[in-house]
Amino acid sequence: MSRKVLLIEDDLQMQNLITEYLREYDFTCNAFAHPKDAILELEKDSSYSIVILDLMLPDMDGFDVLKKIKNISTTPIIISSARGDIGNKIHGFDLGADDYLAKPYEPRELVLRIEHILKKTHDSKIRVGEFVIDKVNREVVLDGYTIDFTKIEFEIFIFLVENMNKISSREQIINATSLDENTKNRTVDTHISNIRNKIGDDSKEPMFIKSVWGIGYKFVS
Amino acid sequence: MSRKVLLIEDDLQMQNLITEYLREYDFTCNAFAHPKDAILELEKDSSYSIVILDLMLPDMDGFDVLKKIKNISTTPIIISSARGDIGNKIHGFDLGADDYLAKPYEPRELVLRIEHILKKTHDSKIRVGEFVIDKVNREVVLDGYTIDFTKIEFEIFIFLVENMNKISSREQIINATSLDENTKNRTVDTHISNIRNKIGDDSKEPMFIKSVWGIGYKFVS
DNA sequence: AAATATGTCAAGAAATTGTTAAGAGAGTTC
DNA sequence: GAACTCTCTTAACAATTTCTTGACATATTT
Repeated sequence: MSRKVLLIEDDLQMQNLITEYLREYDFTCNAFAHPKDAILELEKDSSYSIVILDLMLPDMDGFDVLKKIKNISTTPIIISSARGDIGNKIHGFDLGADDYLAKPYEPRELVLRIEHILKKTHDSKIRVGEFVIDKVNREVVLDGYTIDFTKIEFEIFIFLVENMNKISSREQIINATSLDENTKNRTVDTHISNIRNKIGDDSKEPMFIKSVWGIGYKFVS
Repeated sequence: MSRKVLLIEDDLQMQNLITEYLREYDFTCNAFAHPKDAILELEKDSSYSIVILDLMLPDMDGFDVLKKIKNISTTPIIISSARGDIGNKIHGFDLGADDYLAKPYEPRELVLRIEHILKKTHDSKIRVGEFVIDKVNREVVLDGYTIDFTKIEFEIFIFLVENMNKISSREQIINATSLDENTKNRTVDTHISNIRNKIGDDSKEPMFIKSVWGIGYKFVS
């Protein structure tokens, strides 16, 4: 699942704080002070997994922004706002936000709510080359066909994909997956062989998983 | 619909504050400092529309209280907790709460979240594939026949449906339902087997609840 | 060519799941 | 309160799937 956050927040200090924090939790965060810019960005790049929208904004009224965003994308939205404002007019999530947070809030809470929404959200698919990978649902699709990986095959495949173009040693693969640490290195080869079979990769002329002689394997883009 | 709130909160000042505030918004609020008393009350009076549970509690561990409440009633639950605690173990709402709030929070925010949950709970009947599910009345209808689920079977079924196409581990299922936390994983399998029988799902070729080997189960649309 | 590394197969080991049935516990009925 | 019913839990067994390994073939390096 991609973990891209679009942050709309005019307080630059806050922007940095949140961006940094989200980065620790493996999110890529692009921040915008002006909603207009954010909306442009969202139109260009539809791969964001979530939008965090601060309601105290200069350019437009916050609710208009919310509506606008909902108009151009289906990305889930979390609203944040100054604590005092809440009493005023927020009709909760009725306007289409998926959740909201009153400032000041703990960054940790933001992460929790993001994770919660992402979990609920269906779209956790990413494209890698010719593959469509849904890490959450453990599904890999190639040319329209779902590949029936076993647990460990899936884990190895994901590990290689996540380290695309980098060489992974057999030891690294064993450690990174739920393979027992005592597992023989050669077992990895067997798994690789099976994976190659399932994705239609010819070991003599592999297009996806290449062997690096004496070192390990790598998934090439 | 009645607007009765059961508040479990040991800080008496907080109790009063919230009770008063909720009264302004037309809620009747009964507050208890000790979860045991609250549970007794909930057993006596099943007309509460929502439970607010503060996790910092003297008598029992908060999560046990949560489980207990889920065991004796179907009332939605909002968890509140000290801000610092959030980072610790709350995995958001996976534990079966419908929402949560970090202290200190604005009473107005509490009201918003209550209203939001009440609205969601209100329109009860939903269609999922060939099923018609009435969460409020705990009824599942398939092809015109009402399926006679037991309490836990129903909870597991609902949980899987609400996480449609996503894999749920046995642990998650145990946590999200009123199953005791010490329940063995294999017990879940037995329940799944029984559920499959009742909905006419063949475990070898399941149309609804698929097993994900080594991971868990998922309801497929 | 010798030494080392990788590809693959198939057998057996190990782990996971499906299912049944027995027992515990709670609640009901008589 | 005894008998009964219902639900939940668990162990046990069977069926199934997956994982591991050694063996042998093939490939690469020196």
